[in-house]
Amino acid sequence: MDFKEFIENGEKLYLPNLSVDMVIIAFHQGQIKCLLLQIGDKWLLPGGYILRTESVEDATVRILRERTGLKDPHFKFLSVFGGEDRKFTEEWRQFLENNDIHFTEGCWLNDRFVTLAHYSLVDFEKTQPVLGDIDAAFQWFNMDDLPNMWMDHKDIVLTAKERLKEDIKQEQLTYNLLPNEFTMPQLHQLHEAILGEPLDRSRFQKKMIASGIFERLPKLKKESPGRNPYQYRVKKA
Amino acid sequence: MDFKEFIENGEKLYLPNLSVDMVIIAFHQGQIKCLLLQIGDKWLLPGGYILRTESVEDATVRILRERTGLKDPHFKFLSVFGGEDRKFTEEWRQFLENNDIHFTEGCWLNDRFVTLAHYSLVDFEKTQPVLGDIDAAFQWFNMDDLPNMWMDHKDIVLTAKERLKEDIKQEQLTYNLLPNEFTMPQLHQLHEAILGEPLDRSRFQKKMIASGIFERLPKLKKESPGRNPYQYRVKKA
DNA sequence: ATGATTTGTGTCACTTTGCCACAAAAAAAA
DNA sequence: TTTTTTTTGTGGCAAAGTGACACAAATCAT
Repeated sequence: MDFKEFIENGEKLYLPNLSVDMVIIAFHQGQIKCLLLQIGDKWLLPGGYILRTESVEDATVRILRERTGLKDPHFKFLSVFGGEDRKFTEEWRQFLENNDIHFTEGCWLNDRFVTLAHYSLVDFEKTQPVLGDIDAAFQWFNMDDLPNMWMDHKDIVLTAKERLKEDIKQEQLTYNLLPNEFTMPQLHQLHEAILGEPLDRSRFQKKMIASGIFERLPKLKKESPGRNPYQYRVKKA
Repeated sequence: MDFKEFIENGEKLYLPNLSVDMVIIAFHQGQIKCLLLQIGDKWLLPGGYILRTESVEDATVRILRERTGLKDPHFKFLSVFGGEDRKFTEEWRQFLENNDIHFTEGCWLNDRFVTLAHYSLVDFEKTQPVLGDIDAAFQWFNMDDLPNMWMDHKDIVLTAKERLKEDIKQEQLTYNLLPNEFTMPQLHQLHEAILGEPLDRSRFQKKMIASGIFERLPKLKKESPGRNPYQYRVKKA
């Protein structure tokens, strides 16, 4: 289905006025990044719509897979964004004009949308972003340094950033951001990056090991200076 | 607007395929209860739809006010329920037949609905439930002893029950379930009822006082046996 | 008065947290 | 080769927090 058909017939396939947006988060070079797509001169979150024949959860997984190529991606519900004026009329108009596509005022995409925002933690190395039909580019942006974005999409990213801070105090989910095998210093740096503050190395290590969800691999890994760290991986049931 | 007009013209006023459901929770006689409405011989959560001209949050407050008469009710987002088969066709058919209302197969209410579930903590004494046009009755049900309910509404209530357990460990929000002025034993019993397990009285009291959000009122309150407890209220900014 | 009941608060061992130190390992420098 | 520098693993200890219990104070019933 090309974009023109999508504009014309999308409302038969998808639930109207409802979208799913994804804050796809990765860890690279010591920084927390999120994946954005470019349409026109602005950036927006990867997202999509819910087929009338699929559940919200299925739609979320489908959208994630389409964009990241990952088979079984991590994701978690973030929040509803449901302002009464949440329309993208101006954004669509600009894009359609620039691409010589006929602009229909009453198009379903021009209506108000309530979005179900999710966030997803992915392994930077394993993620191969895929462009949609109309996306000009993708790029990983530092979460502290976001570009011009559509409407409230920046708010959504910032909400995800705050949410992640809360969540990692409770659950162990950050390993989704690392390769299968990782070291404690890596995990430590990751947590510091998420929380934006220094964490005591000693206690961090003890706490992680005490959590019991990781198993130490006897292997060591060789690198530059210093002592070689152990590697760990998540215990399998 | 009567119900017939609501069936026929509702889709012009409201966002389609999207609803708001409320788990309205109160504390009465030592037990956690939630407010349900009766339609036909089954029970369901108070809920409603989102006007095209109002935000999701405004819709939530409006629905809560309509049902409870409270000016400024507490509420919190709970979860999205978005299964692909989430339709109330059978439930509506039964109700409409029993009430001699013409049944339209293609009615917007018969379509699939994604619901945005919220929960609300209210003061039992201050809450004056109001019946909707089509509700046969309302009743406070013990959260552990729910009647036959529409579709997944029981799941929603149970999700709220679990969520409340998590939330009170983090934030102080249970005072919404008590009168403005309350005693520590009352708050203690409330927490025990929510968590379903005994809590040490001494530590509970210290912790609550240490949280700093309550102020002790010098007054005492007289009752049956035992020593008279202090009263507390939430500190005002 | 006496006793039962309820409420407020103290104690004390135990655990968790925050902070620092130091030893072990490995590359880099001398 | 020896020394220095960098990084990682682990231990210790005071301070704060937690859990379980004890006991005193206040009030009603007898």
